[in-house]
Amino acid sequence: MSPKVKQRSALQFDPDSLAWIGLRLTVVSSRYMGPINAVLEQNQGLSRDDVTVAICLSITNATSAQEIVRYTGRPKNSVSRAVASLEERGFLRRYSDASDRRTSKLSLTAQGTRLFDQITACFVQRDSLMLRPLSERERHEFNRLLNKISAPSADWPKTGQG
Amino acid sequence: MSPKVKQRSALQFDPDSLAWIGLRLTVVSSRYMGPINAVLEQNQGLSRDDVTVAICLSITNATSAQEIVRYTGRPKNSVSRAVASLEERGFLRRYSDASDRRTSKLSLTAQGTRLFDQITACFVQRDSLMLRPLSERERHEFNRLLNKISAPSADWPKTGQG
DNA sequence: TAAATATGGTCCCAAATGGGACTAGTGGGA
DNA sequence: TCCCACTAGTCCCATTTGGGACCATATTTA
Repeated sequence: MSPKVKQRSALQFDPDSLAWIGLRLTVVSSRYMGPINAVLEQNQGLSRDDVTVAICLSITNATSAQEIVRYTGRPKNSVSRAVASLEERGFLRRYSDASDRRTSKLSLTAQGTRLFDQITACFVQRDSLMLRPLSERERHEFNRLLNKISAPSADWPKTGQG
Repeated sequence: MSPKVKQRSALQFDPDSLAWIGLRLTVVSSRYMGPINAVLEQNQGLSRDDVTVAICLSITNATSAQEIVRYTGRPKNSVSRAVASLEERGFLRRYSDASDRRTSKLSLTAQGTRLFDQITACFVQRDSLMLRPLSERERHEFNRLLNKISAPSADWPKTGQG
């Protein structure tokens, strides 16, 4: 009917209500990430997990596939695949760990670091888009509250009612 | 090394920094949604898109598959599949639209509404977990800022640098 | 030190996913 | 009225995904 709907989301409830807050968060998240994944797939041939692994090795202190699994919650075979794919293309190297021969120490190569810089640029651009509607003060408040939510989220139960 | 790491996320930067804010949002979102999808899959045999469609028909004014596509950003074949699967199990009905015979008007059956109530219960439970670390005041502030971010997110560009 | 158990990582394969071709139907000219 | 361009929805099928079996190594127990 309406040629250009202004009220795009048109949710049928009061905007001050906390209802569906998690769902709304998820919608924002997928609108945020979708294009990042698309563009990195397109331009660099990186899968979602390739990106995850590259970031995880750069901004956390993870040094093994297993640690990446724990940090990111991705399945271990997906992480394994991503590590193999990044290695194959020269973005990371595996060093066998003398103290535990089951595992490999992972680290990005110089090329991998450059890749990470490009990944970072995508996120930075997207962050600025996301934060645009907020004042400087609001940005920091949102960040603070997000961190407060985020910190315990690793321990949220993995099951619930259904 | 450490048997039970307390500082789970261990990001290597200042927590007041806005850096990686979108990524952190995404991590929260996936920790939020993961178990919801798992439990609804397990207990009700619902796919991610089945859930999306049931919610969309309940809390937006979407009445056709195409509208669901626009609201949710999911690919149209996935929506089509979910609609078929919900119909097959008696959760929704298709009414042919006399004014446009390409499309069907969709609506949940009574059974579909009961299903939606169960879906809602999952989300409510998960919301309360998510909001637990915030005071009442902070919850409303977070909600307000999230809405401020969320409103323009439908118009975020679908491409970017890479 | 020989089981028994646990853990890191890879592989196999069934299932989910989504791009794009395709069908059916609509609407706007000339 | 007959095109022709466009839209809603479905189908096909190549690719991606992730659970779980599996192998090698570590660690615990007896």
